[in-house]
Formats: sequence, C-alpha cells, structure tokens
Amino acid sequence: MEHQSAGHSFPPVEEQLAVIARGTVDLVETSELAERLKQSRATGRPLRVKLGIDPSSPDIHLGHTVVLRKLRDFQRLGHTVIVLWGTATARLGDPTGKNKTRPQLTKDEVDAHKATYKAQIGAVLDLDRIEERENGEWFDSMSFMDCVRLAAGTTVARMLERDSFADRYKAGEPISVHELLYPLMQGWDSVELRSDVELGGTDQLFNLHMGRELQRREGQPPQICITTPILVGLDGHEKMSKSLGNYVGVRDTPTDMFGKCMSVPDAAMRDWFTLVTDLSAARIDELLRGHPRTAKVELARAVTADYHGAAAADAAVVEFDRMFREGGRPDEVPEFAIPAAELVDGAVLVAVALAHCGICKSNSEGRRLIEGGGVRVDGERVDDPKAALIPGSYLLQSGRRKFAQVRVG
RNA sequence: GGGCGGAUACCCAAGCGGCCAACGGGGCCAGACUGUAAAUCUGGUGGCUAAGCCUUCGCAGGUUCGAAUCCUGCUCCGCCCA
Repeated sequence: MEHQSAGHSFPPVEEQLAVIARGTVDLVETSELAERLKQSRATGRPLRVKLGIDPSSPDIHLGHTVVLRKLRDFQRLGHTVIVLWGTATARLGDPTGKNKTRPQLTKDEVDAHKATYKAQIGAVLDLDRIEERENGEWFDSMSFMDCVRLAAGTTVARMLERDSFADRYKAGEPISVHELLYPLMQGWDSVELRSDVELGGTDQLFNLHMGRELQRREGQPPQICITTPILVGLDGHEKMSKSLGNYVGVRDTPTDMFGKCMSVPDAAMRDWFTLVTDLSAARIDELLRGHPRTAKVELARAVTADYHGAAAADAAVVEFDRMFREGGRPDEVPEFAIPAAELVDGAVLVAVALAHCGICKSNSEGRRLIEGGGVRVDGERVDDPKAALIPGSYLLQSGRRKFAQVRVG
C-alpha cells in the first residue's frame, strides 16, 4: 500500500534471497522467487507475503514464532506482510499433523482468541506495518454451490496424498469430509489475497501447494511456498505444542521462560539457537563448541531478552543461579493461607496443605509425593504421610521448582 | 440399507463372573546421579484426614449374593457388501 507510493528501493535480489532462504526447509520455487523479486525491485512493488493464522488457541509459544520471524524478514526487506486471520478456517480446524478431528470452535471463541493472539505476535512483528485480513470476509458469505465449485478443483486421490490423511486412513481412523475442505479453503485465501508468497511450517507444505493450484486455475501467477522448520518442544522430541505441555509461552514470566529454556535437551540447542534467536551462525558455533551449560545460559538469556528485555533476562540468570546452583529459593513464592476453620485437631496435614497451594492436584497425590520423598517443609524433607502442620508459616516445596509459602491458622 | 468387528484410566493395550482401582508399555510426577541436559537406576501415577470408605472399564437398563466381564436397547467408530 504505502510502500507502492513510497517508491523506495529494495535490497539487491541476491541479498534478499540469502535472507529469505536462511532457516527455511522448502522453497518452491527459488527461481520463481528470484524472478518475482527482480520484478518487484524494478517496479517498486512490494511482494504480498501471506501467513495464515487460525486463532484456534488463545496463546502463542516459541514454536509459532519461528514462522513469524521469517515473516519479519520479509517485513524488514520492505515487502507487504499480510496476516490472514483464519476466522472461518479456525472454526473448522486444520487436520494437519493431528491424528484426531479437531473440535469446531464458535465464532465468539475465535474472536476472543484473535484479540489475544494479535497482542502476542506484536512481540515479533511490527504491527503498524501489517495488512490484516480475515478469511471470513469471503467464506462467511459463500454459498453452498460456490463451495461445490471449489471442491471440484481437486480430487480425492490428490487429497489422500497428504501424509496426515493417508496415515489416518490406513490406520482406520475417521476422517470427516469437512476436513478435506480445509486445504481448499487455505488455497482459496491465496486467490482472494493475490499473494506472491505464502509461509507456513513444514507440515503446511500440502496446503501451501493447494494455493498454487487454485491460483493457477484462476489465472493468477502461483505463489511461492516457503516452509520453516518445526521447533521441537522442551522434551526435545515432539513438536512444541500447548496440548503436550512442552512449550515456552511468549507470555511466560522471565523466570519461567529462562528456566524452561535451561531444561531444553542439549541435542535441541542448535535448532533453538537458529530458529528463535538472532545470534549469528558464527557465534552459535562458538557457543556450541564450549561447555553446553554456558551455551544454554546464552540461549535462555537471548530468548528471555527478546520478550522481556535485557535487564529482566540478566535478573533471571542471577535468580536461576541462586535457586539451582546454590539450592536457594525463588525470589517470589506464591502465598496461601489455610484458615483456622479448616484445621482438624488444631493442625493440617502436609499433604492437604500441598493440594491447597496447588502444588499437587489432590490430597492423595500430596500423600504419594511425601511417600516418594519429594516434599520439603522449610527445607526439611518430610517422610511421614501423616505429618501435620500446627498454626504458623511454612515454606512448602515439591521437587526443585514448586514452592509455596503457606500460613496456617 | 445388509454382514462382521470394536469402544477399558493421559495414550497404547491386557482382562472375558468374585483374588480388579483393574497386568504391561509409553508419557508424566518424585527420588538418586547431574549441568533443572542426556543416559541409567528406584518409587508413584482415581478420590476421600484413609488398616476403611466412595466413584470408575462408551451410555441406559437387566440377570446375579456378586459384573469391566453375561443379556437387552442405544450412541459412536472401523472393515466388507450395496
């Protein structure tokens, strides 16, 4: 938009290609991209780069930022970045990478998620320079016959080429017909937006290709498809995801963020460095040659600084050292109170207190933790599952991370 | 529409009248060892102030002293046929 009239100049094509290609998995097709960048540079017209986001869950984590960072590369090069909110598709649920049908969301849920989502992508993208669209703009009013016409654009065999569908089909798991519509919808978005480039995770390659097909069918130049790697989660094995609980949320507190990053397996460090920090390749190599712990501190510090600032990141390092190197306690421990009315015989069982403070889910679990030797009160290990606390104030601890200060009575 | 098979805890998966809160594996939690890494070893993994009691094996009923296990109906899923 404003870029067109601004008539600014883009960096040389080779330079742009280098930035774009870094940290990507698929680039279909590089030659087409080069050609289009050349045209763009000649005419001063920025490329239209699309990223579809389904606000199907309210929070974003580091895994989502990988592709957002790639989008930011385009933004920094001066191209037009389009954030397409999948208000229609989110309600359907992308079957990609899922072995199960996703729940369909309501309009209200989607709208609410979108608002929190937008605030969070601001941590990576310059929100003042994005073009925001919603695919409800065209899908909400589409008639059933339009839908049929769209569905005629591909074949069942083509759909079954997708690993996620093929695997589920082979495994005898259900595939709903509406799930087959998802890739078509995503592809149609590209037609409506006349996108030059679409980004996505590697699991999106099929959907991205669908955009090319439909654009060709509509007489548009097919978009270039670029995929970014999937970030592994804290377990170092599975894809980072909220449902697996192996994620670092961009809204995590500095202490949590730092601590979580420190628990990343060594083997995953290189990926994390390349995908979620701005450190140069040379610096990363240097760090990985040294002691793994030192490297990991730098990783955790870099990530924390991105979302909370350098000062908070440094504070997190100090806090972390105190807690885990010196066996200390965290700066801020959540506080709870157990009123006198809840006491039995003038005391409360440690197991009950643990559950009360949210350290464990139930009294029974608290009891088991004590039996397993995982509970400390004021630093002293508790070994009697029937141990009780008389009125007073205590520091409860389970494992190395979970603390609570509780006032009894 | 017809025939056959299936539904068990977070996931996979045993069990097929009492010994079942339910084998085993994965995951997860805790302990030892560590660098809050990996590998390894150990314990735990429905609820309840608890040697006992309560609620769980797709849903609803039934048979029985007693059911996850047997019967009936329902729901959902898969395969084959149309």
